[in-house]
Amino acid sequence: MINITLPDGSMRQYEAGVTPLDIAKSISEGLARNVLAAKVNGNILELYRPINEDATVQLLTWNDEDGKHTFWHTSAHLLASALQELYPGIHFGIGPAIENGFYYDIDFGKYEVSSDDFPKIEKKMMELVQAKTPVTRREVSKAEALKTFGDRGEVYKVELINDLEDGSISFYDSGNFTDLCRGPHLVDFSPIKAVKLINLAGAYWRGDEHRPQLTRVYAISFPKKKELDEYLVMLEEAKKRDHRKIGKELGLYMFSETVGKGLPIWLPKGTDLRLRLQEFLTKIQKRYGYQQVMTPHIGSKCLYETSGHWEHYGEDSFRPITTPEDGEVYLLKPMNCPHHCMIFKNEPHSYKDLPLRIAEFGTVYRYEQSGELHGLTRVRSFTQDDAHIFCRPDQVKEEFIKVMEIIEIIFKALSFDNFEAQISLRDPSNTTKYVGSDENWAKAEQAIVEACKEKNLPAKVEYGEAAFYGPKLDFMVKDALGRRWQLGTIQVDYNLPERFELEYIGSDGQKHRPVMIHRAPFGSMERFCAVLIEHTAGKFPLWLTPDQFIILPVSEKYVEEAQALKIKLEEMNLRGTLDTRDEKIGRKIRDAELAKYPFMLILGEKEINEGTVSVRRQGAGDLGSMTPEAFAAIVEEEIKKVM
RNA sequence: GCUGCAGUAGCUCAGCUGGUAGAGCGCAUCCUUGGUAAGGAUGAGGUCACCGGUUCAAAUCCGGUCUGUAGCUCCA
Repeated sequence: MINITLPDGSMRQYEAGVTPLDIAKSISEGLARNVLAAKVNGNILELYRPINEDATVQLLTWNDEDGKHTFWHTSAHLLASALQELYPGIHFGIGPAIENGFYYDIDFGKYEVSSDDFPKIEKKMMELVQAKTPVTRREVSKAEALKTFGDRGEVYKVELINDLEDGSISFYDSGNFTDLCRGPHLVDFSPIKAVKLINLAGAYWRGDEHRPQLTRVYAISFPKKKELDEYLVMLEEAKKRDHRKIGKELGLYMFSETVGKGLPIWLPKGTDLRLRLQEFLTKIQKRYGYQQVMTPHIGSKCLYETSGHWEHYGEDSFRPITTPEDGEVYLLKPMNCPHHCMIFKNEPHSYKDLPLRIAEFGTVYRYEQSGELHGLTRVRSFTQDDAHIFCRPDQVKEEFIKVMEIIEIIFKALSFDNFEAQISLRDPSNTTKYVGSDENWAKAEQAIVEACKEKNLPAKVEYGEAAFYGPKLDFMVKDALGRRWQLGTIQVDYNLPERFELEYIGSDGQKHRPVMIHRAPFGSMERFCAVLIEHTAGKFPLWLTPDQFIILPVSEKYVEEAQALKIKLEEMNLRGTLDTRDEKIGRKIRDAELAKYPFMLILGEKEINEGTVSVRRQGAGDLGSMTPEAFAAIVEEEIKKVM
């Protein structure tokens, strides 16, 4: 008998050779039906693999990331099997599971395949599912593996096998399809109840643009048809919320070929939104002791040689700017930190002055490959809500906590209720590639971990993910559709204080080196606005939205009164606009609904006589008539909830 | 940057195998003066991204450029 320990800590006894499927059956029928694979002593294995000694076993279902992964990996084999039947003679690259589904890289050779063929492929896949084709594993020698794939002209597989060690090679068979694969897999295809091919894309063999380009077939699969339908609805919804579409519709920003690619231009409404965000953060920062500065958009090349950015990024940056007469060399500012270091250096500092918190909405310019550009999220010119905190090593934790508080306030005001954090620490097994003393690293890493604990922030610790100059804490938010976005970041830096020889005088009268903390709660205004648009679908919170109301006079006769009302509301610190078009009220309402004005104020004869307005909420409908004061109170009330 | 796909009116798009352009929305003018998601009429608006080629003839076919877009190890 052997002892099997389950995730809840309970232990059960089984005959040696028991399989994970047996274990599932012994627990419950339902579990046996839903189990996909098992994690045995940390290794994910098939359900039919016998367990011969004491082990910790976790049964994996669709609800486990690893279970999903196995499900999709097997689905990739299913896709390949179907493709092989439909297009004999094609060659296979790799076919892994990914975050949302899976793909297979295929060399289709003479075949022309397009998305028109998707239904045919999906149908073939479901046929193989219905045949309950088993997926079986066998171990093979390297020579045998090379022969099998060599004979078939599978050049990509042969290349992969050549990189593998003899004795660790396994094949998986499913019907007529055999794949080189580490596994693990489902027992057979039958749990796969719904498949959907998503798109085709070119992908270089092994990501190398000098090697052949294969066709990557992206797909996703589910254990229930209903889940596929939900997923497809979510994709549709995501498309509708695309910030590039909504940004255009709401007139927030534009791009111009003539101005240059990746260079966003903020239109009046977008500028209004962005300035309001900036004002909001500025106010909080003031409360937290930040001082605002402004620095030029270019800086002497020497500045970036000192900072090390020239050496690191010079080749991948915009080319330097030179003066016509003296040949001086300047660079477009890729970061604000060097400028801020010079501000610190501008005068001597006592330990009593620290921390010094220097903030700037600093526009920076970075050369991104043209293929990397994407709406507002990946651009060549963007504005960071940047700040640098110069502090003593013993102040790091306190400063972290304060920055975390700022981030919390922001997320709350913008209804990002779902967020998590990642702590990036250095790789403990290789500390040589980092700058800064071991003592300072230990102090800062501990400070971050403790700060998260104190703030009750669920944070995932990743070793080896730190920058070479210091550990960091990144914030990820989940938007309304459950998509994850990385926004704010707090980073400790030992490098720049060293390079710029920053100093303060300690209580001992000696010179000491300050620690620098970089932080940007929004990340960049561009990226943040993009995420905000997708999160809210363009229906911004009331405190932020460019126009809180639109006044809709029932007929042109009441325009004058409408204008008076607008002024009155503006005097009450509300902002909005007025629709004076010669249109019927139904039409004005429809247009205002589509333009996402939070409140529509309808003004006709009745309201004018009563001294009221008829209030309509976007997406919710008529709220009835009330005085302008009562309306202002509603707005104020709603804003107060998040601020 | 590389590869695929795309670029037609301010916007969204139609235009089959070549015969020099169309719709809806928007805009302008006029009629209509209206109660909670589209009132009506008339009109203006296009070097079919740009450059070159094939052709009697190019939005349409070919080549190049520009811009947009999807993807470019998440490792058998």
